[in-house]
Amino acid sequence: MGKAGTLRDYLRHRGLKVTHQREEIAQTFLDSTRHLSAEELYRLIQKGHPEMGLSTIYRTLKLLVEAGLASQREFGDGITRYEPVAGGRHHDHLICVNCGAIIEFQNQKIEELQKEVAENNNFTVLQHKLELYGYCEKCRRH
Amino acid sequence: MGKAGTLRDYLRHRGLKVTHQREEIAQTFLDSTRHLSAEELYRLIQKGHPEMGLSTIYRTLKLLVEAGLASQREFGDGITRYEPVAGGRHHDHLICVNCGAIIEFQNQKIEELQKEVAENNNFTVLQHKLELYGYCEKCRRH
DNA sequence: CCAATTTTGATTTTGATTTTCAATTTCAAT
DNA sequence: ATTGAAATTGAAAATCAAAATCAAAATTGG
Repeated sequence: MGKAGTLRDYLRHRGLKVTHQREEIAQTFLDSTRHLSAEELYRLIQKGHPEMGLSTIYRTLKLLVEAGLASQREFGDGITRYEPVAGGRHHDHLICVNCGAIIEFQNQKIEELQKEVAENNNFTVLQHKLELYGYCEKCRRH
Repeated sequence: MGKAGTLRDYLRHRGLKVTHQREEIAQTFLDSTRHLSAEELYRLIQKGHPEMGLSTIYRTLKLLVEAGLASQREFGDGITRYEPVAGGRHHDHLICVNCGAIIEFQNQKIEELQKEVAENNNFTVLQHKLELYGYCEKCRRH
């Protein structure tokens, strides 16, 4: 509930309307496993709400990003994926170029060094993406 | 010459043909300033070669990536950009979400920590991307 | 409940990238 | 140099995710 509530807050704050669709999309998205494309979320939601339009998914995902509840990613296959911003818990990705596996990791020291770099450049960081591409444990056999 | 020569080597190695177009595209691309989109490179090349087709630009950029001479980037505006891989000199990016400015930086410590992370996950890194999004010096006035 | 405003969803459109295909070019073997 | 098989080119058409349209429906403050 906490999360869906946050979207509600954002909508009210901006004078936008709280609709069933937005609530349902936020709910499903925030409770989901990570890295969903608009299309994937659409299919997921259609199980319970066959009348839901794909446009609304796109629109609501954009709202979730604006509200800071989702982050948008492009992993290079031409499809934009979204991932819930889990209560500030940031993480980065190892991406297997062979099997497509996505492994998450977290490293505090790297985060700190990033802040340092930003400061040295008089840059205010809002968000960052760190992605390591290569072969995962299974695919290491060239 | 050195760089265009390398594409030639790659083509021969793969049994592909060395064409005027490929030579010209590689030349112009590798000598260019950074972060070119296919369209931008197209316009650039058309000045001297009005007959060059856009498809060929796309195809050759793909070859350059395969040959390890270009790296492909998506900064979130829906346009794929390519950048010459300058003799192994790696760098990352600060991207201003307001004015679109792209500032390059380099940090050896971060690189090392990335290697560490990869090792801990039994992951072989081929390539990585680190992008910090936010406000540049000029755009810091919210 | 009402009216003003926003949102929805079906559909169309956009725009970057890819594919198709006939004509041309490359290149290894003559 | 010439040949011919195989690859490449450019123009046009196809793709496909994402954005825009717009009439009908839903939301919300009064």
